[in-house]
Amino acid sequence: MLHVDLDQFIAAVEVLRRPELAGRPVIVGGRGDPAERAVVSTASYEARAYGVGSGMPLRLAARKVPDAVILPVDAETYTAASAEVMATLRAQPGATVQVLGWDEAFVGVRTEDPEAYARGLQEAVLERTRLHCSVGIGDTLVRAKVATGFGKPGGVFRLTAANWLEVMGHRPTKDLWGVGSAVSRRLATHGILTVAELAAADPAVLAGEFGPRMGPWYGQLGRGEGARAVDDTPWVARGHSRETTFQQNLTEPAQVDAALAELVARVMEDVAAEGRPVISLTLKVRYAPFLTKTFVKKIPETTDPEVVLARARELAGRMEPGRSIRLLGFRAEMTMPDDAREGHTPTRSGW
DNA sequence: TCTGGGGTCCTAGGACCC
DNA sequence: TCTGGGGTCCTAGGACCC
Repeated sequence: MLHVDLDQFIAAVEVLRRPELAGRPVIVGGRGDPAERAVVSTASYEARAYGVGSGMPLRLAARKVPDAVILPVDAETYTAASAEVMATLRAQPGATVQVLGWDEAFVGVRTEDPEAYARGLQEAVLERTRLHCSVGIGDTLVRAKVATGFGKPGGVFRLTAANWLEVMGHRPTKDLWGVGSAVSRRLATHGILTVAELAAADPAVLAGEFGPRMGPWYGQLGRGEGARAVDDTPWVARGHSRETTFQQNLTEPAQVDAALAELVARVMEDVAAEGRPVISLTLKVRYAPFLTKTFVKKIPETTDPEVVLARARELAGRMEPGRSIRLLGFRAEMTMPDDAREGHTPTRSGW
């Protein structure tokens, strides 16, 4: 199978409608104001050369790149561009497409010459959307996904059982898709630093450290194993959420209640569009400076926003009074169709 | 350098029941 | 009087991804 990843997608879309930005360091994030609390969504390769990357505070990024062009996030435009790209992928002969986000997808296909297929796909995407992409080829989803990183920018790379350890074995476990800094740290306490060491690790040790599901899963990851089939069944959302980081921390109870009501209303718009009842609520609060608490409550099935708001206010009653609040988040979980819950291994959307 | 927003899934521990 | 073991449900928190 193939994994397709658009190169610097958001920055590239912005440059397409502002050609004069080509070759300049472009940073997209928040409302485009580096004085605000926000982070970088995407930086162009020119900006990355200064050490700017996704997730970095916008303020810091602006300081690193004095002559950067800083733009606000325009989700509608990216969604439209993404839809064009995905339509192009689906139009490829024999392609099964599993979308992973705005700018990436798995493409399942049977072909004698995957590299040629990948090149054809890149040309089709470029012709229809003027966007460049990199393609990974693999005999598992994990290997295809990891392979893409070696193809960037604009290239094609193949990772299979034959060259997995040769290419990945000496690299740190954090380079794996699904191993972050916390897990790599815990692995290190068992002397597991590299992908090869993880691949050969004692399953009992992994299960003891990470539990009966995640333990074996990390071992598989080290070997590049896992699902081999691209699944194009439409995604069913488990829930919807909204959160806001306030430019000034909230201190007044009335402010907090108004912010909560606003979040609930926005979430319930999304829920109404799904047409399934709500069964569980989560309230997330970040007290200044950075202490995050979550409060969860199962509720009787309802589609009524008024009922949900009343329940949300009950949850808000659990917050500590008198603390200033930096962030408020609200999530509603919905009932799932019976057939959509089955068969879930620790393979979130597409692993 | 002071850390967004929208998602998913797993694990641990306590409550409760038999 | 003190105490077992298993099962399920719920809540809180952690981790990861784009």
